[in-house]
Amino acid sequence: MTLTLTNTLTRQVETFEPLEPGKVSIYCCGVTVYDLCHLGHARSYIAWDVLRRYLIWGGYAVTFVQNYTDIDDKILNRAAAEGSSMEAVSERNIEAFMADMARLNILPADRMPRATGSLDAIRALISDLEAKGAAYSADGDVYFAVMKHAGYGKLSGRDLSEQQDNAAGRVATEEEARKQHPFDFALWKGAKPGEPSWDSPWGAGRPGWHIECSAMVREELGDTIDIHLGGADLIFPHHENEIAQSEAASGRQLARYWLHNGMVNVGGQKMSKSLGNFTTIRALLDSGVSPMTLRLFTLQAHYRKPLDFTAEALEAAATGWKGLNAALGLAVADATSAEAITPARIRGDSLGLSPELVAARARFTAAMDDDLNTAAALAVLFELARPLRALANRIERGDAVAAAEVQQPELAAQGTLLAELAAVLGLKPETATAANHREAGDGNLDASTIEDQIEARRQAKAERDFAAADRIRNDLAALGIELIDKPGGVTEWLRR
RNA sequence: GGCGGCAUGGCCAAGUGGUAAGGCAGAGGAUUGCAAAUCCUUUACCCCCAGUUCGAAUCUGGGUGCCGCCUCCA
Repeated sequence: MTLTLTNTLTRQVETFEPLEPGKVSIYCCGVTVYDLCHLGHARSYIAWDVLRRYLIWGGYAVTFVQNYTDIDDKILNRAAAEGSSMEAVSERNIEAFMADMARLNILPADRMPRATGSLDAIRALISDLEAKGAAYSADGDVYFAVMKHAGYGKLSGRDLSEQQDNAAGRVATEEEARKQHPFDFALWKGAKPGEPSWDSPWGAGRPGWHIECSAMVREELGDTIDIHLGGADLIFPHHENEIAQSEAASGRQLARYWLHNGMVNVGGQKMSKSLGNFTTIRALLDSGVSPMTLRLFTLQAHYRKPLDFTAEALEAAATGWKGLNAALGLAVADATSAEAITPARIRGDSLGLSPELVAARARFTAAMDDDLNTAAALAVLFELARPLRALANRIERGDAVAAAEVQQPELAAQGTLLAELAAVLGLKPETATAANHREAGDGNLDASTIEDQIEARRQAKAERDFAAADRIRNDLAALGIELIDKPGGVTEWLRR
């Protein structure tokens, strides 16, 4: 495993080497918990979950920290709108976040600090910046002075001398007037009436947005971390400011590798709250789209590229997943391999794989090593799955020969490898069957009526009165009930 | 205006100098009383123009179209 990654900082693909051999420290920008997460968040966190799983699979000890921004104007607005408190809104959305992530099989971060729990670290960092002359206070606010920090703009490619006038015209607020430079940003905001506030050397107030990440990284992981993650929309100003704060304080590089994921688009436009074109993870999954379908959908594109969300593309992913899932279901009699991702599994030499399977695994790692080319990696899974899937279908049809074939060491090994690689991508088998649909539907026919119809059709078929049999099926279909004949004269049904 | 990115078959999407992965859809075949499901086979010269090269989707220059960031945002 020689992982290469596109580093936003250098705009180049670089070979990944951790600061400390065998260990990787990662900080991932989390969500502002004022609302439910949408597909853009899903895409981002799925991508980083795969990075993390791949590193673990490669034998690294990964420490993954992700924050919750639980102090923010939008949370306050939401609280005001619904007559509750900032805490209540945050708490509710943090729970929702965890539930959504769990459904998508995204591993929980090792530590998830909250802004409200990091005030000491935040105040300490601001004090350091002040002592170094990188910050100044104005009317109860404290700002970071971008002109004092050489290298400001290095992540986003901005040049302060050329950017002067642009930001100015936009919002001529009183806050702008307090700043020495338009790009200066608040480290600490003086308290406003009726808002939550915390004591500080600069008076009561609350932290600015960017400072929490710098403080949390320093507290949880130290001055320099290996990888910093986030959406491409965070490059400027958020990550640029994070770098400025952290590096001004420590004099050391904040993160060696900066990775950014592309946006999810709808009709060619970025999915976002402000445009109102978003679909929440929850709404999508509750509508019957399986979590693994969503996962497959996002992994079929490279993480840095924009991903267009359309019903057609999602449908294609759903069909694709169905096939993969069938093969996976067969493969994981040894269920542990698909549920957990373990570094031991990479030592495939001990698995006694055939040359073909060794080659397949090599193609998978080559793809993943190439800046996490999950689309190419998935192609390997589909190829491994094909024969297993065929076998799964024959077994379902009651083919005794197939049932014996699956015991062959060669096929068993292929199944194990498939399950192992699927786990690296966080794809785990789902057991949804027609039976599940029975529970789900709230149709206009009750189950016993349907069963009666099926029995009537069975008799019609036995009498070779196919016209009558087809009429029954068509009538049921019109009511949203689909019949599927299985081997052995069994007919299953499900609601559409 | 500044910074960055993208343009590959009907759709999604890999491939970044050596003759186009994979998924979906479509077509043909097998199977099925029919249907569904399933299996097999099959479908592209890569936005345009001009260059570099023995050879380019892949490099260079120009053009066209689209997107992101510059304001909260994964």
